[in-house]
Amino acid sequence: MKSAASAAARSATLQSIAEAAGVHRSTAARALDPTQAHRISQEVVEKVRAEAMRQGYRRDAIAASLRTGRSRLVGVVLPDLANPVFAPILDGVGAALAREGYSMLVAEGGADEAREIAIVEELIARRVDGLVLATARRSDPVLTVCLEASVPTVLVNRAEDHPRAATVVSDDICGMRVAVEHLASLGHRRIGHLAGPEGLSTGILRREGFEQAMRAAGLDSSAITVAKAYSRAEGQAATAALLDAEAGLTAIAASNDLLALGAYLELKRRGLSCPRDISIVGHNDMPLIDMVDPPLTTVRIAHAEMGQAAARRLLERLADPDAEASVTLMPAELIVRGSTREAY
Amino acid sequence: MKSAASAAARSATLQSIAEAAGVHRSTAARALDPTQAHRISQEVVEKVRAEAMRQGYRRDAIAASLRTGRSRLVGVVLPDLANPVFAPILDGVGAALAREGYSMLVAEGGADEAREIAIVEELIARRVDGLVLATARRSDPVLTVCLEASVPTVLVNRAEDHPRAATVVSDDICGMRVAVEHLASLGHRRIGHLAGPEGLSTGILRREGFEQAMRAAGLDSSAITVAKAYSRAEGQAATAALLDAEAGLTAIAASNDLLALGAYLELKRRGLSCPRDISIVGHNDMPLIDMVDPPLTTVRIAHAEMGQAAARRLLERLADPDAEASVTLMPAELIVRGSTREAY
DNA sequence: TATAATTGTGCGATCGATTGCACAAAGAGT
DNA sequence: ACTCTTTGTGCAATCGATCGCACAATTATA
Repeated sequence: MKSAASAAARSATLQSIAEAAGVHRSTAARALDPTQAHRISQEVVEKVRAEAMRQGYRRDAIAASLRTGRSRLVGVVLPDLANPVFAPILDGVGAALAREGYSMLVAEGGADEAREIAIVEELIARRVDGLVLATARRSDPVLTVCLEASVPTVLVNRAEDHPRAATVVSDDICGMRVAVEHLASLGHRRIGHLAGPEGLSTGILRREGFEQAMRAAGLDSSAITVAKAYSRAEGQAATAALLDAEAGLTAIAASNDLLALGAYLELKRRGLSCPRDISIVGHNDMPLIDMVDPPLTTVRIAHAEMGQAAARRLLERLADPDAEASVTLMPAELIVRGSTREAY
Repeated sequence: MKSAASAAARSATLQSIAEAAGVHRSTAARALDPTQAHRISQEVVEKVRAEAMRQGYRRDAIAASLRTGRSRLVGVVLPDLANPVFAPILDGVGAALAREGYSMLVAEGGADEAREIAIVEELIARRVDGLVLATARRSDPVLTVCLEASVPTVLVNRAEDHPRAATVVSDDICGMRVAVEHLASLGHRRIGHLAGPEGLSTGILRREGFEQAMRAAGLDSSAITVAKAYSRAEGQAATAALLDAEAGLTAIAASNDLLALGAYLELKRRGLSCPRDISIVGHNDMPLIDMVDPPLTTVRIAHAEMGQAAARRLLERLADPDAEASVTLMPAELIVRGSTREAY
């Protein structure tokens, strides 16, 4: 009677359990709910549980959500899964949420703002309890949509200029400062900066960190080119522009590891060597970056922990809707490898 | 009246739209459904749409799911987000699903089989319309759970020995054969193999491809060690074992790029050089692997396309529940870089 | 002009779990 | 013996959208 068994499994409902156990469905519901079971006699609880087991009952989360108004679903919007920093973030978010019985609805935004809004609308229509956005621009209309729909939202990895929501980011200014101090301590005086996109907090803040640290070291901080996106190709283009504009650079501080890799490519193209001719420091410490040639000195960001922190922040908001929207800074740590050496 | 507007937005329901427009809620529903709107007079349709707009109405997907029995949700289970091959797969799945209005519920399985079953049970309880599993073992109890619950399921990247579900994988045997032929054509005669875990189809099939190609080339195919997992550390350990057991190897064909990187580490540790002393070929062509030192010759698998194909296969199943469970092989392509050279 | 087909809308049941309220039975306190 | 709790269950409304069915009004056909 296999088909009968599986047919039963497909349609096993609280009602069918209750009938089989000879109780009302509300009683069955309470017997199966660990937080309510104590209100029901031991005897009935066991009968119901046994029957549920026998019929292969699985609570219908959809029906429960409709009734309770909470879906235990969190939407996560990423800019770009191809960028290796987002996988660990997603991982961290998922791990922290899973511990509390929440599941992740994952969507990729892409560059298009309108599309991101459509995605968020879709997630809201699916009645997510909260949102994690890794896509924030410095002033983001997408967040406005979330706020107006009063969906608890946490930004991760990228922040707005003026925080309107809870935010978990790395300490970008400090991270870049440490990178520059490292170069300065190796004797570099003419240091260039590959800045990230101006529309992103990471681009602006790391640039800010660069300028602060250069000034503090008494160095000229004007050798900057801005990359249009965090990619190798843009990094290579920006490096070419930087080297053309500024003669005599001995080091480059990149806003991002991919930009640093683009710099590698451009140096190779010009027959220059890293670190012999030019030292390079990246940012993010993304997976495998320790295996490139030369191994990249970079600023490590604990992406998985950042994701976890973001998820926890969101869970706090869900537990206490009045919790205020604080900005959490994750520490950034310099990892010295082979792409930096003393200035000649 | 901003708060009033947002309060209205929060509670805007078909009922409230219908009342404001002076029609029955079923009429409002039809007016808002593009496939039904033609049954309603133009005049009413516009009145309802305007009112929906004004109140910021968003259809409640939860309620719709409960009624229709379809959630337009697909569960995706990955073994390990930290492994860079899975991000592109996820990306591909998401892109193909989004085009059809489906969303992804993403969960990470980890090594633990019991945990994976729990995850799948959770996804089923959330009434996903289908599942994509990237975690398949060669005979997987997790799939049994899916099948018994009669949830349409597609395996991706990893297959079972005897297919019980639609499957989309790369042509592992052929891919490894091409890799070995490349080495043989460079004059290598003593070639070792770093095999992947025996519990995974990729491990077994690529090993099979290795043995086939070696035999076809008239070479001894016995120099094989098996890695316990696809990781650098296991790759290094396996390489050490391989080199200890087999003297005189001039090339290694690894079942996976991470294993190949482990081999890099072990060679370095022993003061050997790749490709001067030993040529190495990997498998997957994962992101950044072209930037390592030396750039890894490897077998490219179009992971994003594989993900898309898997999603399409699933969508077919959802459209036609009787569609049969075929196995789709994605082509694998050799990418020659700097880690292989002619045997001395 | 009577009948048939078509069009536009309303009614109400339904999906399955949750939960406030009611109430009976059993036990506790005086 | 009599009220006061406590304990265990049942009842029925509810969440919001969907859809088969019914029916009135309009238009087409004979």
